[in-house]
Amino acid sequence: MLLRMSTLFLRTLRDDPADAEVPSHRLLVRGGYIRRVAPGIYSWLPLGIAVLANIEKVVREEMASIGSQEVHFPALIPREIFQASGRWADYGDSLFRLADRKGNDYLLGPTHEELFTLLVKGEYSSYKDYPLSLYQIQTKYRDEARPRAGVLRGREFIMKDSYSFDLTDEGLQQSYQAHRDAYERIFSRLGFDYRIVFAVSGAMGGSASEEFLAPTPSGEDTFVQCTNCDYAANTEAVEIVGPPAAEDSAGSSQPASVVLDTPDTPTIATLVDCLNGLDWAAYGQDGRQFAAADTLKNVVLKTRQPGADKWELLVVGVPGDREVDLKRLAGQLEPVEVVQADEKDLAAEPGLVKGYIGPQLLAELKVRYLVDPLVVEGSAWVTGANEPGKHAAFVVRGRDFDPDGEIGAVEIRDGDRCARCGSPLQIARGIELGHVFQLGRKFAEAFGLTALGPDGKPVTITMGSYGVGITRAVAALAEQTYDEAGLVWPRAVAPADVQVVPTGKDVAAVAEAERIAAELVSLGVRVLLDDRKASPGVKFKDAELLGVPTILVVGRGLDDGVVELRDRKSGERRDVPVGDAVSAAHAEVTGG
RNA sequence: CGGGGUGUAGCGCAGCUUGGUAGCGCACUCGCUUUGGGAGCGAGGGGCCGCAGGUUCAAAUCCUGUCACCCCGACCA
Repeated sequence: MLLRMSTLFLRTLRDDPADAEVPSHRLLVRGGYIRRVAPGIYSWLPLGIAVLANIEKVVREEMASIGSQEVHFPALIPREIFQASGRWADYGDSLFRLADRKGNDYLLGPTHEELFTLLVKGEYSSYKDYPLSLYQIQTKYRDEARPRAGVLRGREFIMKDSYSFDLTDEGLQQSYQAHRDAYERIFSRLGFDYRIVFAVSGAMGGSASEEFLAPTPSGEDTFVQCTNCDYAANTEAVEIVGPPAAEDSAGSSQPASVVLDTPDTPTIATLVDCLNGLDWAAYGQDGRQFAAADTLKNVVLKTRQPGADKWELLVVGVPGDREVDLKRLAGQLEPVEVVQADEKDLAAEPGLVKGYIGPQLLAELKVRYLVDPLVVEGSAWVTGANEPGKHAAFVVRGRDFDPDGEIGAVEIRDGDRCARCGSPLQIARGIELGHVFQLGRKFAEAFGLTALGPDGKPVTITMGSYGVGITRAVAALAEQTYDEAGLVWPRAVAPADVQVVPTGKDVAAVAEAERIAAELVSLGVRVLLDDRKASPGVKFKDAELLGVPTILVVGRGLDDGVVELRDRKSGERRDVPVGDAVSAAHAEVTGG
């Protein structure tokens, strides 16, 4: 393959686009890979298409290697299909909806579980047909509340999604493992630095669920890794351990709880200041100093059962130096919805005094109360006294209040302790490249996907669901590999193997570059030839911006019978005799 | 949904305070020179100044409304 820059549909930009913040967005636009059309919607230009095609090729090969077969569904889907699964309503504003000329409702598919399931249901009916794995590479549409970072979170994006269909749980395990292995090969081949982390299983329920994350500061997902063992998890799914339970779990060594006047202390910071101004001698704790971590903060939320109209209040108790992580809570409460309660909700329950809520009364008020595991049995706290301007001290869990249960609610911090081995966890950001999870039978049950077993009885199929963000992978790779000068593609995805750059006005250089390019092409090397009439500076800058892994400069060295071979990633340059140029470049490409 | 910001040529920006022929850099076209780190000189093409209404002899500029887009936050009790 020979691409000539003189005719390539490409215009590089000298300035960063004003709306681009993250490096991948900036560089993909500057390098002429993508152009913005609307928020979260991008056009792909020839170089971008080349990168996409390379990624898809790797994905197809690895899907084939586990026996998954490619299909292709429409993006335009009639409403009835999504209504059957309940997602016409559940998806809410994230769904692109439209109507045809007759007024029938359609949607642009945000994902294709329904169509996969229905297709299989329509074709297969015997246990002899299974197991089965199907996949597609398809454009998805999600009307994101806030698209960002170019192609990292778009409203239109390409995704490889696949599903496994098995008769048994063991079969699902095997299908899941096969996909997981295939994903490891895919991301390794593409040149990613990635981590596999535990994840929440998402809207469809199900059990085992793991994400493939590319660690990078621009990532939208936060995950933790244990500094000691191999535990890693998305913060939405992470489990941490609290301090060991107090030996005195009845709290008998603590002073009896006492209500204090703490005027104008609606926030934790003002409360701590106030506490430290009080005299604690009377309680046998002379000179006692308090910190935010000694207070118990009670956050009012509300939950709603799926399909229900009514919201119910839920109060969650966490140490005062911690924030509540709503996403993490939502992951555990799934499919129950959870959101923060507003002023109106609080007003509806007069027992809850904003800013001074304590757990002592909650049982009486019949408000459900859960605490984070950091609030251990027997621990003593300063918390609200359920009266304006008053707090209570020495409030002991197990003595003065009993929560209805525990739930991991706090925002995870660097240094929190691993639930497996107790070692400190490290926190980092990453981009979700892929997700594998065991869907189970919920979906098949909803659509009646069964197979007739050998005994003549129907068996409900169990499914696995697996996704790879193709367009996102382009941006994620750019994020992980770029440098000051521009993009630096790993070989497997680069739009070309070698960029041949003739410089100078000497026609001999151009002729020599043409010859070398032609010979490389004949060896199967993909060559980008900069045959433009531009100055050397322009050509060098563009070559570095575009990120082709090997750059071959044919110019002034020709007088001495050499050309210059540059490695884009390391910046290493070396002269090679003209006669060896082709073999040297070829060796770079093949890794020889 | 809340907060902040921006809409002027394909891209990046100035002009707006104090109304008076719409500008600069890059990119693009032509000519000459130049060719190892985003060349120089000269001559050009390209604009609904987001949209609508108002004030005015006159609006990119002032007023009102509206739309779009970008960034941050979707929690601090």
